[in-house]
Amino acid sequence: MTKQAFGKSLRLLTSSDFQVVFDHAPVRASHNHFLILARFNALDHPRLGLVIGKKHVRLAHERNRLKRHIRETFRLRQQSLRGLDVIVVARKGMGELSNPQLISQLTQQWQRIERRAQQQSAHDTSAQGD
RNA sequence: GGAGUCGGCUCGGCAGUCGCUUCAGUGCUCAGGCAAGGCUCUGGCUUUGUCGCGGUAUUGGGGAGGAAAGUCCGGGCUCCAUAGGGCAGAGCGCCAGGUAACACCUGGGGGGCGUGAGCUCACGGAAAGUGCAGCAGAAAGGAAACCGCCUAAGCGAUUGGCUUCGGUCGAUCGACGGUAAGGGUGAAAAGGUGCGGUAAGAGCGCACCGCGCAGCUGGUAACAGUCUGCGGCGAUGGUAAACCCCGCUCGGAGCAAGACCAAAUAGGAACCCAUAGGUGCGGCCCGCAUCGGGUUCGGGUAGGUCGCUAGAGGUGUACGGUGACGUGCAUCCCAGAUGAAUGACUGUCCUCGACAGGACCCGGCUUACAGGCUGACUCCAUUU
RNA sequence: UGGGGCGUAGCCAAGCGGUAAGGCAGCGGGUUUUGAUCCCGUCAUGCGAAGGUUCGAAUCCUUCCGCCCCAG
Repeated sequence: MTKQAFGKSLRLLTSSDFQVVFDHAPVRASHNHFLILARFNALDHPRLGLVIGKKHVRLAHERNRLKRHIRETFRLRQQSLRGLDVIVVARKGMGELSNPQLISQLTQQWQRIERRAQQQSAHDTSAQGD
C-alpha cells in the first residue's frame, strides 16, 4: 500500500536539487516532445522534478494536465526507478498530445530510463570490482 | 404554437481502487523546553513526569472559476514622512442617486434604431482665445463672384429728337454696376416649402415648419411645453478621441509590498550632534531623510516563519426605498498551495460534458465559451 | 505573479492627421564578349486585428492578438 504513495520526499524541492541533476545527468531519454534527465542519488527511493515552461505550453490547465500525468506514471513505477533523481523537461508540442498518447509515450521513456540505469550501475559495480 | 427581448441559477452524475494538499483527533518516534529527584570535582551527568517543533501511520472533515483570464479601471493592506503645499502631468464629463471607491450600478432626461418588449450613444463648452480643412472649387469663414441672370437708378461709350446751346428727353451697347434664384466643386458653400415681390433677385415681405433669446409653468436637476413675447435668422458653420476653457478627482510604489528568525560572506549597524555641499524620497520646487563627527555593539545572503485568509463575507428574514442599495436580527465558516495540491484507472447511466486552473484580498469592466434548468415581458398566428 | 516596451514589403527601417520616404534582398531590362560595378523599371493586395472619432486614420481613442525585456 505504501509503495505507491507520492509525498514530499519523492520530489526535488530546491533549486540546488535541480542544479545537481542538470550539471551531471548520466542517464537520459530524449523524445521530441519532452526530455528526461536522471542521476543516481544515495537514497533508497527516487525523486521527481518537473520543468514545464510557459513558453512550450501556453495554457495553465494544460500545464496542470501534463504534470498530473507525469506524476501519475512516475508514482506507479517508482519501485523500478529506485535510487534515481529524475527531471522531466517539457518541449514544444507536448501540450497537443492527448491523454492516451501522453501516457503511452511516457511509459516508453520510463522503460528506457530503467534499462539505461541498470546498464550504468552494472558497469559501475564491475568497474569497482576490477 | 411560432418568432423575439431582458434577467437568474448551473457546469456531467453514481460506485469502487490507488494518489495529492490542508485542518482536527489518536498511536509511535523525536530536536528541544519546563518541573521534581538522585550523583557530583559546582563544570555537568542522569531518572521520572509534563509540554511538545518535526517525521510517520491511521480515522474523520474541507479542497478552483463564472470568467480563477486580460491586467483595462477602482479600493483595502504594506512600506516610502504624518502623505503635506505649489507647479507640471493624468483621468473623468447630460442630471440625480448608490457605493469604501470607480471609467461601475440604479433611476431619470436628450439623440439614434426597432411594429413592440427593448437596445444603443466619451452626451460639458466652438457667442475666451489659438490652430486645422490636402485635392477640387470663384470662394473654406463674420469671405467672395467663375459660368449665369438683370439693365430700373447711377456711370461710361455710340447715337437720335428738342434746345434759350447751359442742357434735357430717348434708343442701343458695356460692366467698372446690381444679384446670390440656378449651374458646377466639395465631407462641408450658411434655414426649408409656397405665395407675393423685383430690372433680375434675395427673409426683401407674408403664411406654415424649423431656429435663437427672454419670460412663465412643471421638475431637486438634466430638461420639457398646442404657453407668452421678441428676433428675419450671413445672429451663432465644422473639428475639443487638435491645443484649450470650465467643473470634479488623483502623492508614489507594490505581497517578489513588508515584518521576524537566521548557516555563509563582507565590514558595518543603531543612537546623539551638526547641516555648506552631494545623494535619495514620483517629473520639478518647497519640505523631509541620509552621507559627515562622536558614543555604543551587533548586522545579514541561502534557507525558514509570518503576512495568508473572518471578509466593504455568504445565506435567510423583517423594515425603508421606484431601484441600485441601506439598516436591524438570526445563522454559517466555505482553498490557502509555495519545484506549487482537486488527479488517474475501472464499471455504469445520460442530453456524451464548452471556455478554461487560485498565488495578498475585494468591487467592476472587457474578452473566451458546449449545453441544461428557470422567471418576466413583447409581436404574430390559431383554438375554445 | 507583478512591472515595462515593441509590432510598417522577405530583412533593416523613416513618417505620427491629407496619394507610405529610403536602403538591402528578389524579379525584369539596359550597359559589358561574360561576370562584377553602374543605370532604369518593378514589389495587386502591406502599416498586428477589429470597432470608434474625423470629410479623411499607419498616425487620435477603445478592445483584443502576438513577441520581447526586467524583478526570485
